Amino acid sequence: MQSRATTPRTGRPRSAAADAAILQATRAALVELGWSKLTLGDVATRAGVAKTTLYRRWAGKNELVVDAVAVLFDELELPDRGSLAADIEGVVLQFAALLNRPETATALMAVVAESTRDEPLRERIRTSIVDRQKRLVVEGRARATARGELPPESDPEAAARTADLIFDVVAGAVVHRTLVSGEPADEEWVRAFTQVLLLGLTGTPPAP
Amino acid sequence: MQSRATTPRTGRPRSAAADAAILQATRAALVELGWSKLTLGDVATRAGVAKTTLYRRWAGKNELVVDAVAVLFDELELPDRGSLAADIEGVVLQFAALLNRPETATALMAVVAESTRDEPLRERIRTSIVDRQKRLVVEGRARATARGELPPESDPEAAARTADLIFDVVAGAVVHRTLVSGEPADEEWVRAFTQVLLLGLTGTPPAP
DNA sequence: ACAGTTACGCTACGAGCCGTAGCGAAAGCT
DNA sequence: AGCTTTCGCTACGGCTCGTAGCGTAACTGT
Repeated sequence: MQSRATTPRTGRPRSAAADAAILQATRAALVELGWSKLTLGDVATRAGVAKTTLYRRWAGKNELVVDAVAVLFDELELPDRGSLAADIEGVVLQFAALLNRPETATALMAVVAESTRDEPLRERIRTSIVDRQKRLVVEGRARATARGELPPESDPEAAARTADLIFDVVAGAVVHRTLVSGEPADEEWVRAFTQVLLLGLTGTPPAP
Repeated sequence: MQSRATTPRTGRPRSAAADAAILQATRAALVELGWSKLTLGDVATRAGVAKTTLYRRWAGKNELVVDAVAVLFDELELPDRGSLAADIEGVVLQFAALLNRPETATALMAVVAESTRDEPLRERIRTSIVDRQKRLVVEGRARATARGELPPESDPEAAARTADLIFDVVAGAVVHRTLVSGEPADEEWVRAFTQVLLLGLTGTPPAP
């Protein structure tokens, strides 16, 4: 974050505990109030911190919430379930569970909405959240290739494009299902979705 | 909207011109200011209408913006391009173009974010925007079935589930591509996406 | 130990927007 | 005519924002 090489080596250092308290308070406020009713003054009070301290570290609500929510996405893992289909189903279910947490969905959609008018914010979202999760796609493909479920990829550029496409399809479909359509991404839906995705990628239906 | 059977038949009727002016002013304000900086007082001024008039018709920012944006989605059409693949590509490109308009993307994401905490608002979004566009999926499948590109659907319940799945995948992927990944859903991407989707649905790659 | 530098807590403030109340005038209907 | 509802306008309390100013706390180098 503040990885400037010009880190001041003198003066009172910033309290790391305050950072953690603020981010945790932000998540708690998101759970109770949601995005629109969340105020920075309230967050400061919850964190036991002065409002001015908050403004010294974050430019505004958007940046703060991005940082507060980003860590939640790092909890996603790619469990080895033995087959590509099972791996996809596992990670999709994890993602659906994450979106069902009350603090993530409202926050994620809100900051994305703001980012359409704020290029630095969009970049922050990408580096803090989106790009970090593409590791799941890359790792899943590598694992499936090692299993022989996918042909080895020769062109690295085409592989990157395909990875981006998969990521948009998976994340987009789950988000749209849970937030826009408003219906749960339960096991039945995940199974049907994985079926379509895998057949679309390989041309052969997944083995049960 | 106000389809109550108890429509008052007496008194001064509400100005339909004011309704149109307000919705148009809302879209203009969304273009210039985006969601977060849009104020109802400003919309009223643009529309040449008193602020109180605005509050008499809409409960707040959320409801107003949903109505203002909903009509834009009705412009989507399913052009008959001769093959299922071409039809899908056409409608996906239309949807991508719609999301690139500055008033739609920010508004849609913002109201969806709010709807996670507001059940009536979610219902309003569904009936005014989402469900209306499922016609495109249903119509496209019917046309493809008539062409013999898809097998006739026997179980209507399964057909509905599949239609919902397709809708979530298509809309979600395009939204995620353009807004979250921040890259354009251009013809190259749409072609690759359609390829995967169609192969996933039919098991056979689309003919060029 | 001491001066220098930075972060912190606290208070206070102007500014802007929200949502509502109250009023008189306008526009329909019977 | 009289009745009913909407409209434009003004004004208001309440809330949040983001910043300024001050004195204090924490840490560093000499």
